Parts: sequence; C-alpha cells; structure tokens
Amino acid sequence: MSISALSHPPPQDAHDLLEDGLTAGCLLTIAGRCEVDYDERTASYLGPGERLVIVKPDGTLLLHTTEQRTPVNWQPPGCTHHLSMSDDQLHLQSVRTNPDETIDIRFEHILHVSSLDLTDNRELELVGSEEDLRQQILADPARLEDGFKPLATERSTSAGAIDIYGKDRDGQPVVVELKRRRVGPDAVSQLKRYVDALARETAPETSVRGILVAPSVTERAKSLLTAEELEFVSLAPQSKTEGAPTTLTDFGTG
Amino acid sequence: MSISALSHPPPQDAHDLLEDGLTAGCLLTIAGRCEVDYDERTASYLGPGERLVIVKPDGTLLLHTTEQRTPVNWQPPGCTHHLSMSDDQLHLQSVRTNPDETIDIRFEHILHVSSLDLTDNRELELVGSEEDLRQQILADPARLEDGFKPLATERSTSAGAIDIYGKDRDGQPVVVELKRRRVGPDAVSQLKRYVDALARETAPETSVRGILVAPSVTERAKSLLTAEELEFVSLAPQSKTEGAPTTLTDFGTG
DNA sequence: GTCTATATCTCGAAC
DNA sequence: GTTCGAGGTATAGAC
Repeated sequence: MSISALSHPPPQDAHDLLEDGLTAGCLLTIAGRCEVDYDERTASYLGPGERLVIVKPDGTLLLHTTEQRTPVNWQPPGCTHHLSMSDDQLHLQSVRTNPDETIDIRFEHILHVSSLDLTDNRELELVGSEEDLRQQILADPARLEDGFKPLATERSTSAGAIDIYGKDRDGQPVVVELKRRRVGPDAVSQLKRYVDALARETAPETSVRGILVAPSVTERAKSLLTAEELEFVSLAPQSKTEGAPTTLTDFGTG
Repeated sequence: MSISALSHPPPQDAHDLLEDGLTAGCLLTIAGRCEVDYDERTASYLGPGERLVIVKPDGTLLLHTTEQRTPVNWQPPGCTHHLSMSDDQLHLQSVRTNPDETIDIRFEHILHVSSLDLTDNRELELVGSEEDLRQQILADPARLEDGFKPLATERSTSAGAIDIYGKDRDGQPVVVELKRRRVGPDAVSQLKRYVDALARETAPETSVRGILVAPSVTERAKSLLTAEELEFVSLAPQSKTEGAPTTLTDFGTG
C-alpha cells in the first residue's frame, strides 16, 4: 500500500495511520489547526493556526503556513519523532540531539493526514554554479587577463582557501575570488582577507594582486575595491550576455 | 469545503480538483512520480521520481523528495502557476518574473492530491536573536568593557552600518560587531571592514578599536583577530552560561 | 565530530 | 526597485 490518507479523521485514527507510516518509513503529511513550541538554540512559540506538517523518512520535519518558502518551524534530517494522544488531541514531538532541540506540536483539529511511500533515486543535475565559472577560467585563463597562469585551486592560506591562485604575465602573484552572481562588500572583504594573508606569508617585498570575478558589483563594493586597491573582472557562469568575455571595459555595464 | 483530496486519481480529476483549489486560494499538495525542469538563473534537470509538490496561495512552490530539509526545486512567493493536461499527463508550470525563471513539472503518475483551505493569522514569537544581544550590551555596557559608552547603533560608514558604535574610557572610538553564535573568519573581516572605513573617515591620528562580540570564535578567526589587532569579548544572547561575564553574583536586584 | 564557504540561499529592512 | 546583512540559515567538502 503506497498511500493512505484520511480527511477530517478522529484524532486517534490519524494517530494510528501516522504511527504505521512512521514505522514503515513513509513521508507523512498532517494538515490541521495546531500550536507549536520550539526550544533550545533559541526559543519560539507559534499560537494556534492551520498549517501543514511534513515528516520525512530521513527525520526531517517541516511546518509550513500558507505563506513563505521557509517553514515557520522545522527540524533537520536525523531527528526522531514521537506521536502520542493526550486529551483526545494528537501530539507530535520532534527531538534533535547536538544541539538538543525539541519541537512540540499539538493539534486541536485535524483536516487531513496522509502517509506516502515514495521512492526517488534521481539526483539533481545543476549547471551555472561557481564551479562552472572556475572551469571557464581554467579552460581559458585569458578570460581573466592576458598572460594569466593558474597555479592552484583551493590554495590554502592562514585565512582560508583561495579559489584560484596564479601569476600574471609579470610573475606577480594573483588571488582570484569567484562569485556566481552580483556581489556586495562581503566579497571584497573576503578577497582582501586572502590577499593580506598571502602577503603576510610570502616575501614582504612582492605585492599580491587580488581580482574579484563576478557578473557585476554593487556601488559600495566597487568603491571598496578601489580603496583596497583590488581589481574586478566581469564574468558570469555559462558566459551569458552579462559576462561576455571579449569585453570592452572591466567595470562594464552598471 | 475546507479540504478536498483524492488518492490515485485519474490525472484529469486531479487537474480539476487542483484548478479549483488554485483559484480558491487553497494550499495544494500533489504527490506523485514526476520529472522537473528548472531554467534561467541556473538550470537543472531532475529525472523521474516520486515527490511531494506544494503550491501555496502566496505563489510559493516547493518540491520535496524523501530527504533533506531544503526542497530539491522551488519557487519563491509571488509566482504564478498554471495547470494543464497533455498526453493524459498533469503538467504544472511555475513562472517567476525578475529574474525570469520557470519550473516545469510533468506527472507520470499521481498518488495523491489535496486542496487545503488553511487560515493562519498567528506570528512566530522568537527570542535569543542578535537583537537580544544588542539589548544586553546597551542595558549594561560594562558587560562589554568597563567604562564603555555606546553612542549609536547602526551607525553608517562607507562600508556599511556598525552594530554598536561607542567610545572607551579613554575616549577612543570603538566599533562593536555582534554575532549571536560562534563565528569564523568572515565575521573578523566584517569587523575589519568597518574599522578601516571608520578610520578613513575620521581624523587619521586617532586609532579605532574593533571588538567582536560572540559566544566564541574558531581558532582561525582568533588568529586573524590577533593579526588585525582586533579584540574579542565572549557574550551570548540571553546571558547563557557560556557568555556570562561574572557568573553568579550578577543578578543583585530585580 | 568541527571548520569553512557556497546557495536558484531566504528574508526583512533601509535607502 | 536595489542593497545589505542576519539566519534556529542548510548543505557540502575538507580535516
């Protein structure tokens, strides 16, 4: 039986259906009016309202309202779930360890429950990520700058790993930081951090260049780049129009 | 009618139920074997498998597999959804504008559909945030440092807004960056960025102190703090044991 | 396990 | 509208 469901069930019937599904490794859905307590890392309370609760076989819990992409309460994979009855009400408790966190859901009323036996082996194939941007540059370093020679990816420094480390046509060390989309000041700080760390760790007389690669930058990021004497090259994953490599000027379109 | 549901429905019946629910502003769930295409900002393809799809009345779309907290595909609030039939298969298309993005879901087989008319007015009450940490320091600045005087919150600089700006007992300017939990190198960079910006914007002979406030720091962040001549004070939201400055004798009066 | 950085991050607030 | 930073961020990869 791959699917069981009940509309407007007596709480005990809902409990029994869900209990069976939980032990059978099914994905559970519970729609109804409930009240939610969350405790530990922070704490929250959600007063009564009608929501949709999902319990996945991997131990994930999601509590969704009618709005937003983000669940209003949740628990990550690996949690254990306990169903119980009290005062003719269905209770669902979700327990996480390290950090210890608990979600308690009490259902005043149940609209619908289902237990779904889903099988899914497929993995998502995604293109257009930062990794694609890295591959673009490694395949054709001139896209970054004429004469650029990549020497390492993920080169480690005391401040963290550099996306691409290389040397320019004059043999000067270059730190390249990649971002798949328009960046703000945080990316500039990150690049600066790596440049400073590398400068500290290499011969003090050789200056280190830092190049931020992204489709575009915000105004504040641009002025920070100038203040920190860092550079910017416009490139986008998949070489879309925005980041056309054969470009005219570096700071390109605004 | 607050809930409609069908198990193992003919695709056309599922379509009709969902179409009614969509126009009525209901939350829809569709469980079944489907194939998914996502296109634009990046692109992805998800081969056939059994999943749970949720369409919220605010235009959110979630596509969940049996694992993980994060949906494998999604669309944020504000998207428009279109149901159609083709080759006796149910199609769901989700369209977003700015940026233009589309998700296409084709159902080979439908296990269960439901249309839920949920009402929920309650808002989540949360405690233990960065704001609580800020309030702690403003209420008792000595927790940060003896003689510290907060002068402004969210003081703006060319690099962004400073969490707390103040002066120490010697009148030297202090930049305080707050984090509600253990921090890594990124927080140090952020603090450094504000300190540098403030130094650039004030009299060059006065040095600016930077203090990172968090429950704890990683080793690398610690050494970066030292390298950048920045300081750290251990404090946690809600004055938990970890960040208590003087543990037992602090609460004299009520 | 902890640390580090990315993400179709999401979300809210300030501008 | 864009920008910026927080988040119970989640998640993957490295150590």
